[in-house]
This record gives sequence, structure tokens and C-alpha cells, in this order.
Amino acid sequence: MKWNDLGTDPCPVARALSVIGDRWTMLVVRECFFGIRRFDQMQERLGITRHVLADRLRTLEAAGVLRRDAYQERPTRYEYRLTDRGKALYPVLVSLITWANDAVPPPEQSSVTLVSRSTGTPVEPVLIDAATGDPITTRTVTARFNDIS
Amino acid sequence: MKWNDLGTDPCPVARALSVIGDRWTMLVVRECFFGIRRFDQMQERLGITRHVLADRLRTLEAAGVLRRDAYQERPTRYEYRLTDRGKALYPVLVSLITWANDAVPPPEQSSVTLVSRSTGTPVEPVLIDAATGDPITTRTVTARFNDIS
DNA sequence: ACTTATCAGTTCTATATTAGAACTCACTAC
DNA sequence: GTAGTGAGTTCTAATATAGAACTGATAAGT
Repeated sequence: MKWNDLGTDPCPVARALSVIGDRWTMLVVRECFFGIRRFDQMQERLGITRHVLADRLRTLEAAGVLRRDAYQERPTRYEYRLTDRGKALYPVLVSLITWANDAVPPPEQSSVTLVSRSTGTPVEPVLIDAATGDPITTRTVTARFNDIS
Repeated sequence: MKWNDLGTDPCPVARALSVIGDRWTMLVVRECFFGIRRFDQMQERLGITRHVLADRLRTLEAAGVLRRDAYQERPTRYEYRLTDRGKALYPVLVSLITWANDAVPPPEQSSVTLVSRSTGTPVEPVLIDAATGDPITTRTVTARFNDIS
């Protein structure tokens, strides 16, 4: 299978990864969540090559995850912001953070944790079903394949 | 920056992606969640090349996400199962599915949704803080950098 | 005994992607 | 005029992936 075919796969995991599943894309999205909007700043912070960054920004814009806004004229300069579709990636980012803090501990004396903006206390993210409030686990939830053929 | 350096990055997003952030890995993990355990079956279902699959399985085993078990002798054959650390990736998978079903609609008449095992009704996954029950959004939660220097 | 099948890989070559550095273009500030 | 800013592009070398064939241990069929 070629990577380009993933975008039209019936499986949503494959379709998600066709947009954000390469080595750099979620790091670019992370920078956007941190409020970084400009090319040079992202490039320096990430250590990504300019070529690849330009390519990823194009892809993310095409996918509707980022919006490219001119913030000045003469010369025209653009910055990148998350769209609503991009902001909807927050649970993915939070889940990655939660998993990594458990599973891939930082080797140095530094860490990044998620805290409440109001109280400053660490949060412990869990997934629940909005309708019932039940936790979402492999035991409570399963994937259903709907073939409308 | 090189990819190999990500595993020791202070940012948990980078560390998570150093393990599961390449083009195929989360699809391999998805297969494991679907109960697929064997090399040939994964290879055929995913359309991944055998070379890359072998490499990803090695990497995931080294990261403690999968366990390699012999299921027969003469000749020895191995199968792969999720460890607890691997199962802890479920929220990431669920978040990806939820996002893709919203953001990257399937072009054909087929879909995959998450349903309750007990009632069969679709679930609507949301992240909350286990301690307070508050929803986790960009407005309620922020990242804190703790430098224990 | 010989052929085919199974199954987890390995090996090979062609192609695609990435890293790293230098360069472009349209300006602004000194 | 010279240097700086900032969003890219262009170039080459290194790396990773696609696709197909092959290996090695063994079982099953004829």
C-alpha cells in the first residue's frame, strides 16, 4: 500500500494518519497549540529542515488543520493558525502527552505536565462517553464496521 | 534535529512520537487492538512491506509496547501482543478515530464507529479530568514546564 | 520421495523522503 | 550601501520505503 491511498481508507485511523501520521506533523501542530505561528520560529524551535516544514504547513493547510493568514503586506508575510478542525486535535495531543509521561519517561531532570489553568494542579485525563459518562476502555467500547453497500 | 534525538526530548509529545510517530506504527498498533497477532496476517491486512513491518515490530517490542511470544515450536513462530504499556495507547487511538470521523470523512459508503459493547449505541468520547470531572480543553488546561535543575 | 503450503522473517534494487546547508526575494533599519 | 528579517526554494548526500524474490524450518498431500 502506498501512503497516498490512506486518505481514502475506510478506517478512520488510517485517514487520521494520512494527515498527521508522519514524523513531524504532530510536532508542528504542538507548536501551534503553544501559540507559535511563524515559519522561522517553528523551524528554529523544532530543528526541522525548512524544506520539510514548508511541505508540512502546505499539507496541513490543505487538510484544513491550519489556516494561512497574511499578517503584513510589502512584503507579504504569512502566519499559521489552528482552525477548528486543528483545535479538535487537542484530545490526540493530550492523550499522547499522558501516554508518554507514563511510558517514555524523560531521561533528564525535566518534565512537562498538564495542569488546570484555574487551580494549577495536575490533571489526570481520562476518556468517557459524553452521553453516559462511562469510561472508554477496550472492555467497554468496540469498533463497528458499517458497510452501506 | 534528527529523529533519534526525539526519544530524549523533554517534551512528552516528542517522546511519544519517537515511538509511535512514524507512518506505519499506529496502524500496527491498531491491528493489535483488533486482535491481530501474526506477522503474515498484519502484513496482508496492512499492505505494509515485510521489511518495514519486521522493523516496526522490533521497535515496538524494544519500546515495551508489544510482547513477542512463541506460540509454537519446531519451527519456532512468534506472535505479538500488546503489553499494558501498549494497551495504554487506547485513548490515542480513540482520539484519532474520533477526530478523523469528524475531520477526514470517508469518501465511500463505509464507516467505522465506536460503539458500546453492552448497548451497541455509538459513543461520544470526551476527555475529562479524573479528579474533578471537568472537561479538558485548551481553555481549561495548559502545559507546565518543570525544570528540576 | 517429491511437490506444495505455511509463516516469520531477510535480502535485493529502485524510488521517495529527509537532513543540512546555501540561496532567493521583498522589503526595513542603520 | 550594508546588514537584517522572514518566508520560503534549491541543491546534494544520506536515509527510508516499496515491491518483489528469497530463506529456513516444518507439515500436509500425492
